[in-house]
Amino acid sequence: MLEHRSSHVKLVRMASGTQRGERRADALSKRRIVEAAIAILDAEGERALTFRALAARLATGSGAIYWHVANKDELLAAATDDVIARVMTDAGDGTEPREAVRAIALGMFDAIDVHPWVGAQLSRAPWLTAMPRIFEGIGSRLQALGVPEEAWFDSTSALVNYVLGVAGQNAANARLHGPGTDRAAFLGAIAEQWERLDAARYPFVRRLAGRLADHDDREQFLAGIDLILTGIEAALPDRARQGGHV
Amino acid sequence: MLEHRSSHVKLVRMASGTQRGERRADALSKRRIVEAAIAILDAEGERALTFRALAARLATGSGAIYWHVANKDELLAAATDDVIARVMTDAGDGTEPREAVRAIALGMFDAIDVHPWVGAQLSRAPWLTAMPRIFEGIGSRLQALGVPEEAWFDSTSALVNYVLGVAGQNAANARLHGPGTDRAAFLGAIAEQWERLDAARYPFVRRLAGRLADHDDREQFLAGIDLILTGIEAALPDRARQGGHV
DNA sequence: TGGCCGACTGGAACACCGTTCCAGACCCGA
DNA sequence: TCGGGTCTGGAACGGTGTTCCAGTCGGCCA
Repeated sequence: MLEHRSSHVKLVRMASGTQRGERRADALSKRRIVEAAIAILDAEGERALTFRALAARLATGSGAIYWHVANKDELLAAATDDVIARVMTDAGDGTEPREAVRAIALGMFDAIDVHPWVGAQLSRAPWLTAMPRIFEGIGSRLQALGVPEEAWFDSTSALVNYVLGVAGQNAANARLHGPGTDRAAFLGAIAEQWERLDAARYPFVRRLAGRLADHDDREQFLAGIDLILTGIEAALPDRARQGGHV
Repeated sequence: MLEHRSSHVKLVRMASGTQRGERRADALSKRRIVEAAIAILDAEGERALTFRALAARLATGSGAIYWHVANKDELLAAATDDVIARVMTDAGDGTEPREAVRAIALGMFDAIDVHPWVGAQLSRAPWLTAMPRIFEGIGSRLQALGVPEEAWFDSTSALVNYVLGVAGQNAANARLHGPGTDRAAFLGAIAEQWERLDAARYPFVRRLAGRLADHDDREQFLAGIDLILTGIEAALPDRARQGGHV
């Protein structure tokens, strides 16, 4: 199922054709297209990524791009996978399991902070390629932490869903205040709005408004990860709970 | 900031004009427009909600709709707020705090299950109106659970981010398999895909594929909520940990 | 009662999007 | 040299959100 026309066709043709080198030095390729797409997304935001803008940057036409890429969804998936793959190989190797989970989560947080569009894409269509990477990265560390097999799926899903939730929120925030303006002013505006809410219906939110304005996103993210990790460790069998290793 | 032109104008005009009743029985209003939008979203999915389809269903033109609604974002926010408000008033009253949190979370899960587009909207632009409702609903129960004030923000955020993460994933799943096909076949296909991954690079994911195929989304969601709740309770001060009340 | 004016309507028009189509350029093996 | 597959670039298509505006309706004032 779900076969993208162009890449499928290309595969068949490659198999029956000749293995050739580059046609020209500046030949179009999926790699170059994805790189250009990431550059546009980072510099001008999600809304700026159109096939016309992409074609202009690559000095070609939109038709040429469609020869290498099935559609915009595949392009976004490839760009996202590119970023996630880098996170998973760079972060979380060698250290103690609990630290490794935190390192991977932080790596994703930082990547989404730099590329907010990744957050949006992850909470829109992550099943294509990025999800197995994330599950493997986090789940294998939980395994090393001593989580029993019956709990693997629920524990990993909980962490992944939390990370994806934060990812989506960061992307939404980045969309509301453009790439230029800073986050502090934006959060201040939201906090002000919260303080003006009806005191009878929103007593809790009003008391929280101050925290919202001056909190550190990164630290709060880590606090959530730690909350879930202690929840996971509380259910650990006795022999694994002490050392962290099985 | 963020003032929507039409509603702003309308307010000004109302203030200086006369308080009048309905012009006709079938007069257009924001309420009727939002209702029609929800009907379209539920029946035919997010992609089917266009101003043209909306105008056709309401037997009017798109311009008339823009008199009552600033733009599509405001329309989606209003529709989402409608659903979330119902969840927050219906669920989680009267019971013990921990149960109340679970009830509210489950209420949101079920609402998103019925209206997948709510999940998409929540992980796209929730700050407009829905977020305070969710924060108040969950946060006030944590307060009742005995969570100290310094931990309110982190604990509530953790739960909310988790819920929003699941919301986004459910919406993404619903988008991949149309309103017609069922979820079991869809998950089976993903699981098959996971089992075919490279054994060297994805050993954990491959062992998880079976679980993915036959798990219950709702139960898994609750398991994640419980994980976070035990994490939160583990940090509770001694006197609150026993009874659940302060 | 007649006219006025603002609230409201409905549909045409605009700019732009993702995608498709296609005529040609290019380069390889025969 | 030639033929055909690989690859290109730009025009064209259908559809979107949004704007624009001529016109309708109904309560108010002279």
